[in-house]
Amino acid sequence: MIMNGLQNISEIKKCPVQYVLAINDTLNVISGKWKLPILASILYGNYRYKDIQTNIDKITPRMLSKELKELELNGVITRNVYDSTPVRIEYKMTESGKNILTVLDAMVDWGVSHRKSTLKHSD
Amino acid sequence: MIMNGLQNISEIKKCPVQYVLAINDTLNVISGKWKLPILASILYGNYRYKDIQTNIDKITPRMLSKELKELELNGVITRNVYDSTPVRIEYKMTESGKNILTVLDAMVDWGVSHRKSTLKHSD
DNA sequence: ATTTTTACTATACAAAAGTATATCAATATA
DNA sequence: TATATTGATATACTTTTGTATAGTAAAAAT
Repeated sequence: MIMNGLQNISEIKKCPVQYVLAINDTLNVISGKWKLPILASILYGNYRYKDIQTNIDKITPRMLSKELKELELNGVITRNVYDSTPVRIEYKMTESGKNILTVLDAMVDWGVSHRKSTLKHSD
Repeated sequence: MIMNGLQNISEIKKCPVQYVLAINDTLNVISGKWKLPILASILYGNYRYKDIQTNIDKITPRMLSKELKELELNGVITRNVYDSTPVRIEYKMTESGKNILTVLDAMVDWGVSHRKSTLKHSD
């Protein structure tokens, strides 16, 4: 952990390169317009291309393909081809992918309390 | 919290709009090329425009100004004008802003364990 | 035999994000 | 008086990200 109730700046000075890389990895997985909707959709139970596309609805096939490929490449989801007839393709979260929910939890917590603290009624 | 050791999908189905908004707020604060370097620099103790610019070094004044304005607008930092001579301007984290470290902690944790689980040596 | 569904790809384009470079006004320093 | 420093802004440009729209191949349904 970086922070555990830090009192002065000296405690924060140590930020190994590994941490920076880790943060960037995480950011890559969740940033962009469609990453979270896609992950949410798969977590929700939409495993097939068409299901995800229908569920998100404003996404273009180009974007969906692009993002699915990237998420697969990053080890967050898997693409499984079932050799049934007709051929079925299912995208599913990896075990590691599922754990991204812990990050989303932290984001929800901060976002909610930040909204409270700033009391912004105008967005 | 969204997730507390969920076993089946039904547990995840409830995701209030508030949470989505909160996540987007959080993403806005940390995404983009320069947000985290700037926040890190301020947390590290660089409060003045020039200090931050020198510390980050490849950032252009246009980007630094733009991002500082946005971070201020989002209630993450404050811009304080000290009427000394010469006039001194200092950017500092708000209390709420400092708490973003909890999100970064979660991101580091996930990123590190995800790297371990995928063992990617090729980036 | 024709249409529909699934799972995409291709091409062109628009918008957003970021870069490069020059400039500025106020004050301080040599 | 000339130069440097601080805290920026202005303009033009490139790159990245996302949109719009059409098309495709393989199989299934009508």
